[in-house]
Amino acid sequence: MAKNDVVSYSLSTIQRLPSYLRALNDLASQNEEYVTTITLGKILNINPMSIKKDLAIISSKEGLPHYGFKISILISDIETILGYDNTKDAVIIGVGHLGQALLSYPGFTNYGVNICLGFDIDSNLIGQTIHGVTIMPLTKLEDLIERLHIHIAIICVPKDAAQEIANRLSKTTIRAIWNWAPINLAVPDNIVLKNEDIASSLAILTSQMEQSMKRNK
Amino acid sequence: MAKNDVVSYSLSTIQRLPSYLRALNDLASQNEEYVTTITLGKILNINPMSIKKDLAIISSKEGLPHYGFKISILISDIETILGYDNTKDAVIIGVGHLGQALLSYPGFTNYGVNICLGFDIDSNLIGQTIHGVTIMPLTKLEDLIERLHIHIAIICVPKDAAQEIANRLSKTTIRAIWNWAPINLAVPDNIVLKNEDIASSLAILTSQMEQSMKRNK
DNA sequence: TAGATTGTTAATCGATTAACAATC
DNA sequence: TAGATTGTTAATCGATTAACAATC
Repeated sequence: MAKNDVVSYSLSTIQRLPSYLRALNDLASQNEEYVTTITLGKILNINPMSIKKDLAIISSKEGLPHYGFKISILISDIETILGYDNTKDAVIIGVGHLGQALLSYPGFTNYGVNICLGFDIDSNLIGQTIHGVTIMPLTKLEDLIERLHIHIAIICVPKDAAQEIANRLSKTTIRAIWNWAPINLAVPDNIVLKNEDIASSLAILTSQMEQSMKRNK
Repeated sequence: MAKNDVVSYSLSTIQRLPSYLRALNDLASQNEEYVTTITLGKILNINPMSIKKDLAIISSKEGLPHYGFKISILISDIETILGYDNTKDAVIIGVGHLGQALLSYPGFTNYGVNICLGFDIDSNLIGQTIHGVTIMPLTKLEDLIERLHIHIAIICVPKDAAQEIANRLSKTTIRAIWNWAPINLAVPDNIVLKNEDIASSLAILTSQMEQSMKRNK
């Protein structure tokens, strides 16, 4: 696919890109130069056909029959799509265990997001710098978001505080909310909401486990 | 659908059940008795048609035209499916910020999972009890899992330690691994692996945000 | 009763998988 | 060269959405 074409990729494809990127970086660090869809499929436990389809869409250069795709090119293509070269600022609200775990996550920036400020009500946290991010008092939430023109917010506050925070965020420049609190938030239509639903993942895991144990019995 | 029928539900349906459960519990606490698929759809931002389909499959009692479904019945049906009455034990490996965040998650048990032990290498943590869960030294991993016959493991160790832990788990009674480390684990076929891929969620969020901002411009 | 919502069947949509000629 | 893997088109599969008669 020609570079600079304006395309939008399907969500299923986008969802897979980060894991491709990880596998490709691993391979690159082992000094591999080319990779086939079959090899990637084995590493990632994905049907190679899907990978073929994805790479056909995202790769700026065709693969070579018999050899596969050039790893360095794929890496730079994926980084471009994920916004590596167009990092977006974000804030995180609630810097308890979960918030701090996210702050320590390696490579948000590799995926196009830079957490530039944290907010909390805990006076022990306010003013501290955690993993390079300064924690501000929650009272300054709207003011700072507006002044810095932030579009992305990550909610890591306790469940009972989450809706209130979402309401406040809705009145600012925030356009996307990543919600880690176990609650169904209500937000206006112009805001994109992604719930990180722990319970949902868990339900899938246990149900798949039961299926698998039935099969192997 | 008649109770006691042995059915397996699609993963898409199972994925939605926890959010239904949350919404239903909220409604119940507001003393609502019945709910329609349309109302649920509004709360959850899901097309009511999907909910109709899901409820048709999971509800033990038909809905009433004009009134909807009895909330108390739906709650108990979902809890049954998610294993509320058949709780499975799990262990968590790595009790740093992320591990502690998960331990503080309200209502694992509501979704059929009981974290009964934690493991870590940090001697400051070992012996402690966090949110009711005792932290054991990593050296006892295999021994305790085997003796307690645990099937589910949650990996919250740093990325460089994760594969090694997965290897050790693979030789025990563990049958399902929920991996929170940002790495593509390799596990044997008989183990169900669910990666909680933070980068993947993030990629979806930012891409949806950009789509939405393009539309509303 | 009238109207809203159900259950259910059919239509649509999109994603995954299969097939195969082209080619390094 | 022969064989493996690509690009691409077609087939399959499953999930979502639409339609509508039945009914509280």
